Amino acid sequence: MHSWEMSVRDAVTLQKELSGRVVASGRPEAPDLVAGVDIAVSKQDSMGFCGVLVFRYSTLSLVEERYASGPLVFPYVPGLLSFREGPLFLQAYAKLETKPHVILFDGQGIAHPRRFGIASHMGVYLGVPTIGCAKSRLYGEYREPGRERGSWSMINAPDGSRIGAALRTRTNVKPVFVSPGHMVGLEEAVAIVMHCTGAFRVPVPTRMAHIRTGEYRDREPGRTPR
DNA sequence: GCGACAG
DNA sequence: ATCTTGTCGC
Repeated sequence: MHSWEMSVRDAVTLQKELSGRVVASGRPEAPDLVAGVDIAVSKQDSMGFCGVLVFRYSTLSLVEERYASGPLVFPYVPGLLSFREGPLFLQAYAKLETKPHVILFDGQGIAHPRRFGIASHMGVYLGVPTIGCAKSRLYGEYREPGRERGSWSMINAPDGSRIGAALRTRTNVKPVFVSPGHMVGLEEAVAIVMHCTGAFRVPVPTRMAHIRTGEYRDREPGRTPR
């Protein structure tokens, strides 16, 4: 689709071009499989480790898990996360034998200054339904949602458009920030994240990916050969 | 110029 | 994201 090695300036330009391909509506076909993604960083150098875990949607039981590691070349710049973590995710994703029907990302979807967060970028790149579920806000205005699990409030862009939701996944716990990545509507995204959330604030796929990827990093010193 | 700023 | 122990609250 496109290269990943470019300047910060070109990355911004690319986002503006590709954001036009995002489809922020719909619902995943037969959501039998849902995947969670996360990336861990080496304590010393800038080596990154990515884990993609696939779960049965109905029971949230683990079906498959794949990993990839390599140097993180692009710097962390708010708004350009996909250029830093995207390449590693795509490597791990390619190893999957079971492709998920929807993918949950630790980051934003269209709740982004150019409506092209990592969930949207990966969704468009792969042509797969994706959802952004971040632990903090990057862009947009919102009011604090009700305190009970399930209550949520809209995240609006400066122009008034609805780009996401501040969702309370656990009573009296800080909300998570959900937004459509690609081929999934906002309401549908909220419903899916709620379905995937149990005893913790972060949905099971993402939470498990975070834990397992951290273990993978502490166990795998080298990088993945290619 | 100043503040905001996913992971 | 990562560096880190105990601790307050449901």
